[in-house]
Amino acid sequence: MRSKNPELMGQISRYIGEYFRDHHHAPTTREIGAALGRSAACIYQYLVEMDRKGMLTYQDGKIMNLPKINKTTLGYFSAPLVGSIRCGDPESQEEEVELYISLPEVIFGQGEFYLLRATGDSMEDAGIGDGDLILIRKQTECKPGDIIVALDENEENTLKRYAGLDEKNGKIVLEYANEKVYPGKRILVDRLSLQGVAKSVIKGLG
Amino acid sequence: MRSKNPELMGQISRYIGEYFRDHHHAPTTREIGAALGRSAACIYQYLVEMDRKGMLTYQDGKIMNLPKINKTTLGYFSAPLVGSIRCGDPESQEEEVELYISLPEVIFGQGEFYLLRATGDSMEDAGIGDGDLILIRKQTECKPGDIIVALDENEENTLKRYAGLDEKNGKIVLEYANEKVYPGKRILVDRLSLQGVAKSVIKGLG
DNA sequence: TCTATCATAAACAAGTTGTTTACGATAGAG
DNA sequence: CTCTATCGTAAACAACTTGTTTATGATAGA
Repeated sequence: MRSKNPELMGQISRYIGEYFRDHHHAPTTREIGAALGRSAACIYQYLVEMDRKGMLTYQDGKIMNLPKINKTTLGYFSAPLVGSIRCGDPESQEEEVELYISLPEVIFGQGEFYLLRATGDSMEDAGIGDGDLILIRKQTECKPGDIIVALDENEENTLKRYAGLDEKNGKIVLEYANEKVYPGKRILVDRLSLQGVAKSVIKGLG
Repeated sequence: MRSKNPELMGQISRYIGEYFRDHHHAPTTREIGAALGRSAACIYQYLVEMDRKGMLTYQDGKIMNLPKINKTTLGYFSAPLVGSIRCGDPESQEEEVELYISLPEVIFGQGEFYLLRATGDSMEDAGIGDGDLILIRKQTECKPGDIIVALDENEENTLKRYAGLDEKNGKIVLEYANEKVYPGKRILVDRLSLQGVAKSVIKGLG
């Protein structure tokens, strides 16, 4: 009486997991076999057996529900890196976009995004330093406290904190967030065209 | 004399670009056709024509060198999210890892990484706040100034700044990076097992 | 009106996939 | 040691997908 190789089962399970992480879809029986030095038919038989044992779901030739892996099938979105913050609608600069980057929704959320590199130190207190990448979600509404990208009255694209409306004169209040360099510095504008709201900051270290 | 639909060429080019961003590989002629309401043969003829015009490279049935897209073929790596910082080697906790996340090398660099969520405020000055995600690269060497993950003498996994060796007593100096709460706080240890070095911080806003 | 060519559907050939089958190798019971 | 169940393999099969060609109809433009 011979028994199926339990070690091989583990190898198959592990390989599928790694493959899934790298490719976002399951490998074929032949791919698994080639990687593990076995035949496709052997892998097929093991997959059927592993399905029977409940280690994974194998139906219609599709590998599904591998434990610990299902959650990695979460979505990704692509965000254009539009360079440093500057004038103009990022949308209209599409011709200049040279790089789209795929990022996971599980960390960065859902929506329509773009990335830009922050320059200057006006947002230091918000954790945004010179050279950091900022992930902006395109939206037309914001609430006080949000870090926003907006075209101000001079058609300049700026990154500032939205502080709300000044009740007295009805102007929109934008703040710097660096008390050391710009203590209490505020900007009042009549109208502002909101481009998006900063949702994440990616800082590089050393 | 009829002329090829230039608008359709633009649609094809755009569709391939978007598809590439989402799937990291080119679509099939039938996929393009279905999306644009045209036949596969029509798309095929357009692809050949577009290759002749130099708009893209189409060889052996493979779409390549679409302008603005080639750079997005850069690599991605998968990093396990190992939860909040805690005891033990992250490698040995593999059973508990429930989530692998694919991240682009073009932003985060190359190497073997894992993600962990920072707790506490001891790293505030380094731009690392409570709840931030920290991307750790596994490596066995570090230089003064690096934010490191290490097992200290008590087998505790800690996130601190490596300050170097104390010449006088030969001990390793680790620092907090929050002058407000822990002014000048340092830790001296005889030996430390380096788990990795923090390379990026992902901060969530609002 | 006529014709070049655009676009389509259908078919083709090649490759990939899951799956089955026949057969050799071998662990383990007797 | 002998024998047999079954493990694993190679080969083949059928279904499907892929790029590509071909024959046919539609139509813009001379």
